[in-house]
Amino acid sequence: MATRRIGAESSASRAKLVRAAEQLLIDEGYAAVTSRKVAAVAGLKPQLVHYYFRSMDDLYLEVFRRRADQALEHQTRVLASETPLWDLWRMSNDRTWVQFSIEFTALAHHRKHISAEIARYGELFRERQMDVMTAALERAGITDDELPPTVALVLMTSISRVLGMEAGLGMSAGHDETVAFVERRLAELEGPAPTA
Amino acid sequence: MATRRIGAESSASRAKLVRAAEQLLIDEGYAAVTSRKVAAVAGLKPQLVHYYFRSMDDLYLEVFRRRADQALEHQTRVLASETPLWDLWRMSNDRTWVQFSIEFTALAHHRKHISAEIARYGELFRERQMDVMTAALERAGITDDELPPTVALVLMTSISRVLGMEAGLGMSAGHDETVAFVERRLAELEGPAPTA
DNA sequence: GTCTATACTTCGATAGAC
DNA sequence: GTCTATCGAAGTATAGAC
Repeated sequence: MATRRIGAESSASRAKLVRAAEQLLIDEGYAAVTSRKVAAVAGLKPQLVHYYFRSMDDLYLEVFRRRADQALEHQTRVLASETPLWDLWRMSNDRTWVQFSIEFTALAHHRKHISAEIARYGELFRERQMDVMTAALERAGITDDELPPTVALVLMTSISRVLGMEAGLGMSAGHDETVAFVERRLAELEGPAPTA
Repeated sequence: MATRRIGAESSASRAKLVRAAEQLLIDEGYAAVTSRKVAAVAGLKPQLVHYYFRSMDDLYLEVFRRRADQALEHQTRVLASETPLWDLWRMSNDRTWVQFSIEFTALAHHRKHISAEIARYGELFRERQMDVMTAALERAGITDDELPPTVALVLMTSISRVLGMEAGLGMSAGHDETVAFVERRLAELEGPAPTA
């Protein structure tokens, strides 16, 4: 035991594998992220997956962290913009990101290590959004009693998540109306939608 | 080809397999629903899965339809109650049902046959809820311009779905506040929460 | 540090025995 | 109508060659 060697984090092959895994996850779902398929997409041998990652779960975690860190960075820029709520709304409606969230939620649901990491990032995302939402509601004269900032955030992210899920299944009933509803509220809070 | 025989729908073994598959799906996620594991839980041989179902996807579909039909029946009763919105809210917060939805959403995401069936049922559920929500909002004097019934439904189901997903991951930030927020609105529409 | 030969397990599926 | 013997493909993982 404990003699197995793991490849260097700086390896180019390793990076290829992570990118291939991410692509497979988004295109075909987490069940398709197997060592053989990942290797095929990356143009490498399947055994390399197990050389660079102790287990498939380790690979999943790496894929998740990579995307989540990128998203966190993106969110930081977004929150500093002139219209943070509009940009946040648009960011959370990004199809790839929604897809990614769905897959990882399902994947994580029965794997403690992964769910812990997702929860950690999730709380982090929400925490950083709080200041912006609090400020926006305050500016608009909306009291904590009417609509607490936390609730507003949960609402906004819930809607984009579920609309994304349903759209992925081919459902659309009520979607346009809901988007219009949310965007009317955003306009009240932050003015008209920015064109950028 | 086309010579393969499939077992009778009335078979007791078949029913056992469907129940076993459902249990596995909820307890361990869809990736755990393999012919061997299903058979093990049912106390039968793995080959029987393929005797009673043409493919694993067929088994998944059967599991889905069974639950969805039950839920549809349950919803019919709920919608006829004194406090349909409260009961609907409670129904959509049922842990097992949320779990079930998550698994099937992820499973379906890359399988056309399954997603089509889920979408069909999903629209059916929402369609039947519409009358009740429309009546409730009307009675409360809420105009279509303020909050269209479709939007109210999408909101309600989105919230319960996402809270369930997050709770499953171990997230809880903002949950209590959001539940309180929703239930305050329900109280305005339908009076205090029924004790049943 | 990088990759391959190889082992062993589990998978979905079918043809044929009862 | 019910079930079993068996297959070939695909899955994760490890030990050892370069």
